[in-house]
Amino acid sequence: MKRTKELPKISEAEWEVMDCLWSESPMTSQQIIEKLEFKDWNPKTVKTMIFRLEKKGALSHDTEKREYLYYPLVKKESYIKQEGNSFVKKLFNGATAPMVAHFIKDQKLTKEELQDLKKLIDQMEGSAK
Amino acid sequence: MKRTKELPKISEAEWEVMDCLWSESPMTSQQIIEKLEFKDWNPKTVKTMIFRLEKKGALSHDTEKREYLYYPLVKKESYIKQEGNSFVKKLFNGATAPMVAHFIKDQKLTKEELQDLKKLIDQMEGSAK
DNA sequence: TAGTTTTGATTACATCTGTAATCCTTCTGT
DNA sequence: ACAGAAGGATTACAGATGTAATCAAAACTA
Repeated sequence: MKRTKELPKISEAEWEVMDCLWSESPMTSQQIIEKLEFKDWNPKTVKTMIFRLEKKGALSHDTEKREYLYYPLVKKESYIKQEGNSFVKKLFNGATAPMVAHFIKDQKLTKEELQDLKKLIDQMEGSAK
Repeated sequence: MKRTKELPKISEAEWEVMDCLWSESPMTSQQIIEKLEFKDWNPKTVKTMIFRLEKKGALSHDTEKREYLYYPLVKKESYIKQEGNSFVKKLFNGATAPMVAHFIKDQKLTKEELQDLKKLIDQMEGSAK
């Protein structure tokens, strides 16, 4: 059964660390730091994020060597669901259709993407109310 | 020219106040407080939000009577654009198509909405690359 | 082996947020 | 005219967040 075990709150900065681990794990703190080089963060800052994330149960580690190997305990999927919902709720009063329309009108999709979306919609129409 | 004048950062709680004013303005603080009754906030709390929002330039007021008449200085549209972008960036690496697909697959759209979206896509295909 | 470096653990501190309380003026009712 | 209410301005305070610095223990190095 789809248990919605309270997801730990992840701040923006913490998110960057999680995103690293979601794209590849396990990783050492050093690897995470390198992967986040583009953020121009002090390594200590990244360590703090790791520490807080572990404390709130978003990630954990294996202790084989002195260097820990970190890995995520929560799935990115869950956050996409959660944040997607609150996004629609906040900006479109919970109405998904206008929200989707907004992005379609945003001129950022190519002809091909638009066609693929149409195909997807066709498929969905079967199971829709 | 579409000047993107730095939008003031609006917190979640402050957003509720702005959302009131976006749906109807001008309003007195009293009216805002009543409209936010469902939030169960102390009136003082709402006043603080108004104060902070005014300080950061998100709203202003007319001083006809002792009671001020508040109105927004920034448009909700701007925030929809801004938050929409950061949402896509954060959760879908900036790729709009997968994001739209996610919501279409979310089973929350009715047959009619799906059809309308298809029509919209047809229209957009003309100007798309 | 003693000093230095590295890694994780803990502590620090300013700002932002949520959530009010307090202060200072005007109205308002008596 | 005066006491209390109502409205805005300012202040308060704890927890979250960004951004590190410091501390302690293990590992490496001269």
